[in-house]
Amino acid sequence: MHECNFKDQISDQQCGEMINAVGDALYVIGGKWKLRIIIALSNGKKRFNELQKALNGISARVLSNDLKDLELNGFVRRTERSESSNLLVEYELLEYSHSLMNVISSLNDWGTMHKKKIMHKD
Amino acid sequence: MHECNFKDQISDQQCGEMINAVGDALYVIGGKWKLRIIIALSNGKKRFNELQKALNGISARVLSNDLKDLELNGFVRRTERSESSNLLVEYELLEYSHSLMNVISSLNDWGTMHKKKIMHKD
DNA sequence: CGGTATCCGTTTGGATACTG
DNA sequence: CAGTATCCAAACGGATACCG
Repeated sequence: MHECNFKDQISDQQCGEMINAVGDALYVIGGKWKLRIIIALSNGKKRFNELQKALNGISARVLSNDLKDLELNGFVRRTERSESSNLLVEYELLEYSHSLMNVISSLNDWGTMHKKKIMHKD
Repeated sequence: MHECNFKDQISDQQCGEMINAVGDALYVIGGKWKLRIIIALSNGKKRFNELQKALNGISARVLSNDLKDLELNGFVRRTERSESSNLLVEYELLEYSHSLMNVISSLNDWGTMHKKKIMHKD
């Protein structure tokens, strides 16, 4: 295990800009559940309880709050439909969620790799 | 603004695996400062106070805690040197931090893009 | 079903002071 | 300089109950 820089030629300024940009990103999509909610919606619209089940462990309160937040930021749309006299609500991704593709897949890759590494270590 | 799926052919199972993998990743490198500390070290070793200055706003307590955590997880090494009769401590990235390249650069790209979008909206 | 309201414990993180 | 100790406020998040 040896020391390592990402690149040898990053200036302090570029470095500061990266710190800020990553901070901006985390401010919007950080937190425990936001990205996972988006993933859970990535294979099609879901209803509230379906989402809660898919996410395995999130409380209704947190899911509700995060969905509102994701709606405000243009990631998700909430729709009410009435089907044979009862109301049903669906959530679906909007186009802007697509911009998170790379973020999500790099986190997916890294998480998978890291877990494998951890499990083989013990 | 229209509805959107990442891909039409993701199975519920694949979706669940992604949710878990991203959860694993966030468990280790989530939080407000961890990734930013790594970025701040990406252009070379830094001392404690240099790091704190580069991160603009982090408290000594949080920086200290996070650095310990990053050390435990093999991202960072702490070294003590003695130079002309006084002790100096340096932090530097280890090779494993390099595995976060894609995560960091995708967050950097997204954060930059998003900020631009937000600023032009108002 | 799709939430909201309330309560409360835990975690996070900033401020300040202090130490070797 | 490189932290640690203490205190405190705010955010996070789970449990439960409840509502239309």
